[in-house]
Amino acid sequence: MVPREEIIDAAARLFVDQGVAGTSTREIAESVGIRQASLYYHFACKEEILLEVLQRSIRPTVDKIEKLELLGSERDATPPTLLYLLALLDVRTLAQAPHNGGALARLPEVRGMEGYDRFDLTRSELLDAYDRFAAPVAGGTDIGGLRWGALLMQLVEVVIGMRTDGDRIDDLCAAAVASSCLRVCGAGDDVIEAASCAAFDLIGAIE
Amino acid sequence: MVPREEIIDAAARLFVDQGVAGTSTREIAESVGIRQASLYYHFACKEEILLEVLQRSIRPTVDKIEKLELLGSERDATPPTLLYLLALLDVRTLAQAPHNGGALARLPEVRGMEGYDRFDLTRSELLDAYDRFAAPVAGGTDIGGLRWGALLMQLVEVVIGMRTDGDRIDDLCAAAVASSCLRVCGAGDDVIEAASCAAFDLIGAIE
DNA sequence: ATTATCTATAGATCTATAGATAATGC
DNA sequence: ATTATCTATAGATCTATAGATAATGC
Repeated sequence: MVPREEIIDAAARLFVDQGVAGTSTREIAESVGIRQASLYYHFACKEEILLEVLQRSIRPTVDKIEKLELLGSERDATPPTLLYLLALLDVRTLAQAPHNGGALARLPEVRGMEGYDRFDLTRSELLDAYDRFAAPVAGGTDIGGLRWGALLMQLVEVVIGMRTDGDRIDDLCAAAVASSCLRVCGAGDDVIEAASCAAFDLIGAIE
Repeated sequence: MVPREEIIDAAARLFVDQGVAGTSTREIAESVGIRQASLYYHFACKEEILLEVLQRSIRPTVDKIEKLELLGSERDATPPTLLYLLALLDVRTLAQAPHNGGALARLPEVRGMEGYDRFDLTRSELLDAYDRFAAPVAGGTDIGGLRWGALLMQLVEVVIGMRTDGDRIDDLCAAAVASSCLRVCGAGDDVIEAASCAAFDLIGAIE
């Protein structure tokens, strides 16, 4: 692995275990096997390392949104199927993010950070996609000022907690979370079942 | 307000805004109007302040669990009604926790902390209650190794994110979240409607 | 007497920079 | 020549303790 990636990987592990402010640049460096000052050849500052860790927990999902839209317009995937797929891909991304880096996205210290805007923009893209895909499934059902996207992202992020607890995220679990997303939008068992089948048929076209 | 409470309140605000490690004891003290060293008359260490902040985001809910169980055994509240009530009370607790202190419960730096066990025990009580109340609503439906309690707590914690975004949590929103809890367990519109009505009838007996 | 605060500071960090040195590739 | 590392350190913290002083209540 290229040094830059090794640093990001080690930082992810330490940040998630000990917190960002609780992890010194010295720890990151020595975990990689270089000196503390050598980090600054690869990154301008500590926060820049954190931003890279964060990106890895949502970028892969966001990069697949366009392909999902195409499945809707060109291959007649139904709204429930699209939402199911989005949730499924998101669960997988979070499950595969290095050292559960998704756990860092909501940290207070992260939000105040310079350069957070860029990450927040990526996150908003994902939020908007959840909103768009959920709208036709939920119909006009109102949830008291709450956005469907926010509710669904929150739901999917249950896998972050599972990883924190040491649980493995297998396909059965991912499917259960995706189904829960449809169910909370008001989809019935038949719709969920159909969406699930269609999703697993189509998923090969995306990854 | 007694100094101890003032300190906890100021600390909550700062911790949530800047992170725990990103907040110095000096900031907390001066925000209260005393000197940094004077904090140590009220608390043995910084982490002890944090523990108090954390407790305020779940203790009020946990303290009401027993009364909820009684509603089930003595006033024939149905399982969906009990789950609805638990979610509703939990939303309110999180909505009222000083300065959105609930946002701190999942921080990495918090979990490694000495004395975290005590907080985690309280949290487990809540998790178990969600599990118990959800079980009869969900029937035997499996969610791939995931615990119903974990899924529902995650869902309810959407209000933490809302507060972070500056949204107000009114009763309509609380009801929507509680309804979503039932819906994700598989309850139909009729069951949810009945539970909601019963819950708002009974809630006076708890608070 | 007890409770609550203060000043002063020990001791231990931590980040980022400056400038030197080694390794690599043309 | 360029890329990647190193040593050394400036400068700025931060937590917790020691011991003095002020405020409060009997």
